[in-house]
Amino acid sequence: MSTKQDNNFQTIISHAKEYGFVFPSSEIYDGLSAVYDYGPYGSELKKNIRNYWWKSMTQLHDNIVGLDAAIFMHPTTWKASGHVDNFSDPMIDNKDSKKRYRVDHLIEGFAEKLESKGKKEEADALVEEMNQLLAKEDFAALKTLIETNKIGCEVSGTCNWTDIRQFNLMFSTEIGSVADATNTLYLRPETAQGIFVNFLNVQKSARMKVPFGIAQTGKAFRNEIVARQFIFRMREFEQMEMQFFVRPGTELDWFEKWKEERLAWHRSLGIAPEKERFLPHIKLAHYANAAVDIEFEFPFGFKELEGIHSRTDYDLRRHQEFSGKKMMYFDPEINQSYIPYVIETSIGLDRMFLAILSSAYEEQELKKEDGTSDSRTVLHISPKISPVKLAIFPLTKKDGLPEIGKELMEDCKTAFRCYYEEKDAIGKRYRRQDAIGTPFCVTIDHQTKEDNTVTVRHRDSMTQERIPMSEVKKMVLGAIL
RNA sequence: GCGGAAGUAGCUCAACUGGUAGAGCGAUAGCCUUCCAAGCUAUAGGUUGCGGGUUCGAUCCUCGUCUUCCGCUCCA
Repeated sequence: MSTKQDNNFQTIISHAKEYGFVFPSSEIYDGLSAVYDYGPYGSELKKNIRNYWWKSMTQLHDNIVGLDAAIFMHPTTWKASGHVDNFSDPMIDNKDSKKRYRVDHLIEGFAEKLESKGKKEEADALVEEMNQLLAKEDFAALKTLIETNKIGCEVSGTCNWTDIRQFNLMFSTEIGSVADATNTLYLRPETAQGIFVNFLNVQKSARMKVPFGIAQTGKAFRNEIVARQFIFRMREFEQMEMQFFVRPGTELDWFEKWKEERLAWHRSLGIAPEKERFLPHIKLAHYANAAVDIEFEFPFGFKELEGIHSRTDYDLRRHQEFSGKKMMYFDPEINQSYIPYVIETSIGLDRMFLAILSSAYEEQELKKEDGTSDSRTVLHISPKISPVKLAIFPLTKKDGLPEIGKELMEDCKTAFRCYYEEKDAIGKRYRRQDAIGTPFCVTIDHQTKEDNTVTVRHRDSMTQERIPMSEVKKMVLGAIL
């Protein structure tokens, strides 16, 4: 069963490459692991998903405004957010069992054993020494600490360890012309902090009143230890995040509201209900008091697509501490100042892209009238986000049909993405559009010259209908809005 | 990072397992003018992942390396 799923996944990856959706990055140089580029149709689809999200957040909610914060941020941002401490875990491997451990977990686990044996003082001293060495990032001494205490692997029982290596999940770079340690910057590992540090700017400049939200889309970067599964887990990826600021005490109501609203958004793009599910977090992150994932059934199983977290006032409070600036909001209704609580909705644009692609992909077997069978590959992408909305085909290259087609093209292309094609048999042209998910094809034939009607061919049903050429634009606009 | 498998045209594969690489599909141009792929003609496209070795000669044997896939491992 899993083999079949894997094959299906490989097929989708191949299809994505062959039809210009997703290419491996730097492919002529053998590629760059866990980085991908979006091709002609992929970049259209990705932009369409992003725009659809953006519109649903900002245009359709009076109380949500947008932000486009920079990828570079002041280094203290990441100390305040906890990323510097929580995302640079020293790791060590046991050479015999091949098991990998976080160094702090390994030593703390050993300390707990000591404590249960009644050697509490010894355990405390060990942890204390570990913390000092961790702070100094003295990995050689940490390894020595493990070896002198004969801390073994639980699986192999041996003390045969590799050197300690740091797995920093943030990418760093330098700013300025002088190479100096104080000029080290990180590429943001999430977009959310750009929203938090701009909380007061946005609230004041756009005259927002709690409850209100700030939406942002943008690139984020994480140095994943193992990055695989196509565009599901990439080192450079794009997030679509919205932080919703609420009065403390009301956050769980808002959490429920956003859960439902986000699920409805997924439905509106045609994702089948059985392909998605909520997964509540049992073990909550240090900053959250409620959290749920929307999981999508990718070809390799149910995986996180979107996260909805009640983040309390953790982030704003931390930024208040580190910056010394008040992150307070005065609420006239209750005549009080407070640090707002935050409900976060965070969805991976690339993951949504993959969810759309994998739920849209279908290979159909068709029975023809003469009894022979036929097949087609079709992407059932919602017209709202499909890369191309309308394909225009003159039935033949002669008799003035191309001229009529080009006229229609000129009329429609300012409103939405169109594709004109006069080469090959009509059926072949339909199939090519099916493969990239174009919802509508219109064909201009000889009858068009007489009564100005065209044939509309629908992608999913493959049915055809005859409508006035003057209605084509209106029909497509009706389907994509 | 460890273990296993695989890299030949854009794709799917072939080349009597040592004798200097072919086909189908696809693409492009033209013919045909036909409302659901696979009609005709022509053209383009490969230092066989890369680098060494053995050999008169390597897609094939050998070593290294890179990449991808599968499994394990890690994952706020």
